[in-house]
Amino acid sequence: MHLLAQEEYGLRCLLQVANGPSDRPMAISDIAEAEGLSLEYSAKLLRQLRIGGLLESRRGVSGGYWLTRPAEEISVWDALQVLGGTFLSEAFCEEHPGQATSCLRNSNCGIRPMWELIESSLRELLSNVNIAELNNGECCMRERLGMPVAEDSKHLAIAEKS
Amino acid sequence: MHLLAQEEYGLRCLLQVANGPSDRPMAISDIAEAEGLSLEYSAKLLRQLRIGGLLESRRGVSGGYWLTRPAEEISVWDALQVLGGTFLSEAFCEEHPGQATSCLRNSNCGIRPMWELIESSLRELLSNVNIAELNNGECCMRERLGMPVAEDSKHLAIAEKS
DNA sequence: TCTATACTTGACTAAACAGTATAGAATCCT
DNA sequence: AGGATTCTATACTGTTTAGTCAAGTATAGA
Repeated sequence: MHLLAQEEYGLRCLLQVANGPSDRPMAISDIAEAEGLSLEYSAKLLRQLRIGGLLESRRGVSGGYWLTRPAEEISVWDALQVLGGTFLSEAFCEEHPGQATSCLRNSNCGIRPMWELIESSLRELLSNVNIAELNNGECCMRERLGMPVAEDSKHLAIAEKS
Repeated sequence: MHLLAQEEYGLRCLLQVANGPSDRPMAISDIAEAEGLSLEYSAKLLRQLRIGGLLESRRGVSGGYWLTRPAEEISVWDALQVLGGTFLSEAFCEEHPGQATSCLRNSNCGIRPMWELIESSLRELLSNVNIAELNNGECCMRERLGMPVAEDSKHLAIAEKS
């Protein structure tokens, strides 16, 4: 139950495109530089986002990437579906039979409802955050998400220790 | 953002121990058989749960595993901490600097609050479910979690298609 | 058409996860 | 003490993820 690197970095690349110029494509090199990633890795992630239908691209001089629809209409859920697949695959039970031919818990599994609840909670939460909002900065996002804004952030707390 | 196999299977092994006889240890072979897992894999997962402090064990004839505290006092969050680590590591930002020496978003990251919200939502939800409940079966858990009980379960919906 | 630019594709290496195999050590019973 | 039982510890193989590399192709402009 880890956040994948490509979910983090892929989302960051997508945010760069969303935040880029609206009249022309944004080049991979600019995106990579802005996020401190290698050009090659950014290219890989951007390609994945293109294949997933969130971006379009053009090659050649003044080529680059742009969004297929307005940033306000792309949810974080959409992005993570493309970048990391689902938390709980539809075939999860079929994929975890252990050594049996089908999962022995199939008929009465107390765990399954819990995974499903998590999945639906994540969907609920992330479907309602769009990538335009994420570009508005940390304080805006904290406020938007109903989180405490100042000292008690986990990150700041760590920084204070040192 | 996947559920790890060891989180699913490890939790299942833990549930078997919780559901086992209270007057004597439960053998790996019984646990493995009950969940349809290989003895070796079960042993690996149970060992991890022991090292994580949720189980104790004894070797030899009539040896096996037992809980270190009552099942009602072991939350799913506790189990997943041992089995899968955290969703969002405390060092997450430090671990994702890309090619830079430290993450370029460090001072103002719109994404971080969102990951933190997910982490705390998961903790909130999973800390309040204990492993004794999970052994009460699917219908009980659905009711317990405020989920629809019958036809509109994802799993049943899939089954009905075929 | 030639060329520089910038994305595309597939292959490749290293690390983490999934699951298996095996020799070893502790416990109980006789 | 001896031996069967059952957990322990480490190593090993295959698959997925992380990230890099290099050769190729499309585009714009001269």
